Amino acid sequence: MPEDHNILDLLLDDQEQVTEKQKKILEAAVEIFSEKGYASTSTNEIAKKAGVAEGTIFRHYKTKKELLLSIVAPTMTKLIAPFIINDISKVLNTDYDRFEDFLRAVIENRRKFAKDNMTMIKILIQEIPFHPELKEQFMKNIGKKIFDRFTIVFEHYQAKGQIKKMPAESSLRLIGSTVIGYLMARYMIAPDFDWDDEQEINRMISFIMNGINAE
Amino acid sequence: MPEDHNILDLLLDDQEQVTEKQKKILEAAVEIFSEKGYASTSTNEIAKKAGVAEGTIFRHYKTKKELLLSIVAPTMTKLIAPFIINDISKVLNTDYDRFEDFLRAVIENRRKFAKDNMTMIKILIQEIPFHPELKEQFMKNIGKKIFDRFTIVFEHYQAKGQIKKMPAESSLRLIGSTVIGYLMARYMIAPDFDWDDEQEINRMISFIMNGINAE
Amino acid sequence: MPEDHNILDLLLDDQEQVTEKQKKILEAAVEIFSEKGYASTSTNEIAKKAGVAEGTIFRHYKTKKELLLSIVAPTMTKLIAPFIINDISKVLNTDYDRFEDFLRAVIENRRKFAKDNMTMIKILIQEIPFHPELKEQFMKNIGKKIFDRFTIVFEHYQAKGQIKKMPAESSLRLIGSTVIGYLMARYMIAPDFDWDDEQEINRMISFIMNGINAE
Amino acid sequence: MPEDHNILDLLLDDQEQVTEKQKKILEAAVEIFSEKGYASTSTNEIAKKAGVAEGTIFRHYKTKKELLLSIVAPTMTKLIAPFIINDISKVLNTDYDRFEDFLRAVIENRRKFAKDNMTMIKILIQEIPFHPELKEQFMKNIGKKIFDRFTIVFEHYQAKGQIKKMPAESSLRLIGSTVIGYLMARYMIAPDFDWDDEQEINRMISFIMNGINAE
DNA sequence: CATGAATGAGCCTTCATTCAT
DNA sequence: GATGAATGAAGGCTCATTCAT
Repeated sequence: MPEDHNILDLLLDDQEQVTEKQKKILEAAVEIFSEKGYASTSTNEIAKKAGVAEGTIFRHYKTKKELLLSIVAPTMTKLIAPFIINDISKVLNTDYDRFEDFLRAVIENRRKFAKDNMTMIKILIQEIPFHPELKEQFMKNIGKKIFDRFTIVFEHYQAKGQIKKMPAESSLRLIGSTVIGYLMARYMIAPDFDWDDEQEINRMISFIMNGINAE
Repeated sequence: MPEDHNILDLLLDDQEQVTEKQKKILEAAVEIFSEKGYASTSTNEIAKKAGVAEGTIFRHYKTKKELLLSIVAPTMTKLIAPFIINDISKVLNTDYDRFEDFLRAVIENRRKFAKDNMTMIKILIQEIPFHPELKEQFMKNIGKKIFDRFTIVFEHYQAKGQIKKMPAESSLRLIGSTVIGYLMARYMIAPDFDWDDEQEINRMISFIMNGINAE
Repeated sequence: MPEDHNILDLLLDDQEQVTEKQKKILEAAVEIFSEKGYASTSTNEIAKKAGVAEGTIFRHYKTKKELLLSIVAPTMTKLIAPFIINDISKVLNTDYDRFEDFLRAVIENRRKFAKDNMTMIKILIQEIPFHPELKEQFMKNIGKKIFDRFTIVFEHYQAKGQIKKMPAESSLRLIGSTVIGYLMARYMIAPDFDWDDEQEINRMISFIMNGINAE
Repeated sequence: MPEDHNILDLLLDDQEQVTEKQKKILEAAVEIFSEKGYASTSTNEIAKKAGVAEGTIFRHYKTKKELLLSIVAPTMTKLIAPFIINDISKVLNTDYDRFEDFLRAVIENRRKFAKDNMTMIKILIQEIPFHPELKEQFMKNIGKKIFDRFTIVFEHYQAKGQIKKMPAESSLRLIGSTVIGYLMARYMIAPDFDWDDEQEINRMISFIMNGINAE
């Protein structure tokens, strides 16, 4: 499973030509969007923080919205990156004997991602409801893909007798809620609280494992 | 535990004098705010949808923001209403022998609330991050109150030997995530999906009860 | 020569029916107009200060401008009241042997008027340039009348050999400037300065008398 | 004593960068402010008269008020420019043997200034009462400075035995009123009247000289 | 006669976007 | 490629005036 740190860096590698200025623009945009929201951020403000002329923004991004999308779309992709490894069942056979091990690996992996990219995830969460294209892309690409992969994994471990029968929708939702709830509390709502991550994650995994194996 | 339906109605009862026009303004604002977000909604648009002159909005609410707050503040209050019954331990002794029964009652109660007030809850969630006063009020009034009540309840049932020891923070987060995750999936993300609520709730309660009683 | 104190009172006597409310409105309007200027004063503000409903203002005065005129027009009239006594030459023969006595009487009379009505005079001065009707009325009624009367008076004392020959325009302007300059300094620009009125007036009269009698 | 013609030109020279558009805006603003008053002038109107977009005004002046101040503040400075020559007593010794000569020079100088800048002076006079910062700046900078210089001058000629003893406040007020009265009549109240400036100024100087030397 | 809710035109200001330099 | 002056539509808000009660 690949290590990905701050998306902004990856994001800049993806595109062929990235001026120093363009990088400054993206950094400024990410920071202000996350702080005040897309609609309440002016391009003038971004330009100032980035140290470029307002016109320069529009040389790189046709519209303000395109700037937003250039941030949000890659974030969405990276968000599910670990779930779209092609031959996931092989991974499972090879690396993780038990569902619990798999779960722990995924949680740790996404925790790192969340930690490194919280500002961009915030923007993603805030803006999805207001941009139908984003919503649709999210539902179709992200939601569906995760669901499909998860189903394979889930059935894999059910076949192994490690998990009781339950519809994938429900189990995914229950597990997803628990993990996402933790990550949001940890990195969005109360990042300054004194967290004992190891213990919390153990507790969470135990909660999930027992929860889905209720008799 | 009180029945509360659509807040908008209660909201209108709270204030002594509520013109027909004012009601129209509130309804229109709630709908458009929830659809496009506060910052992207123009007062002109609200006025048109409400069928009043733009000036009329400002006769009732000094600023656009005051209009937002007049919607969001009561929503916050009603959101936690069931948790601020004064003598909650009595309620527990009298009404709910088992933690599971209590949990089921709370879930059902908040599910009704969520169902009736999803538009306003959406606005609340969207706007809290961008309005420090709201954030603070939420943290202090809502967060703290719920946590305190929950701790009493939790220790009540722990004393009865029904629940294993676990810090209230963690258990509240785990239970909260699960329930909120369900309500958001149910009424925000996929309200049109064909839900079997009874089964999902049973599954969720079983998930939680087993989860927190892991040995 | 008649004694007239605060115009507002006279103003109210002139009109047949003056409600208590109407008086309140006028008082409020005078105060705020003088403080912030006509254009920057809102009828809402006047209504609040007067303790009446905004509609009440428009019951008594068709428009905001009519309210202004109802204040300014009488002020203009009273301002020149002492100069339109019909048989002024009789007055002169009877009451004032010397031009200096006449001058002193006029100064003292207008000083009292200025003292009692400075707020309204301020409004008059401020608004005249922006309302052609006022300007015209001022020029025609006030300016002309004063000039005519002054000419009679001036020639009266010239005939008596008390004053040297000089065009009435010039002498009126020189005397008028001196007196008005004093009254404005005294009651508008530096009313809080510690004035010795008697001495200043003596000095001014001496200045004028010597000035116009230059050889 | 320096020659200064229309302030607007000087005003534009003062600032390094003055777009053609900015000049148009200033010209338009000066004209309309003077005609209708600051409060009754809309930025839209200024923009139209200047032939620019309304937004352009706010690119150069953050607010409408800043536009006003950018006109009024320099006017105030230029208004007293001739009085703040550093070594004024030298000027007196060198250039003007008699007070009368000095007086005549000042009058002529300020007459030219008034003639060239009457619109801006009008605005200054109209707006000072309603903007406390202006009032204060006027009192402190302008009023005080003129008074101080005048006192020096006055005492200079008193020492020479050309003028009788009189408090500087009074004499300045008497002389100032006379001169200002003339300039206002000449250029504000009745500019279209057929003035014989030479004669009027002679008359005025004779009026003042005799007035202050009353025995 | 008095009220004050309602109006809608108009105000100052902001903002994404364009384009000549 | 980068700039920033210029644009003009749109935004939030104010205000004189009307009118049903």
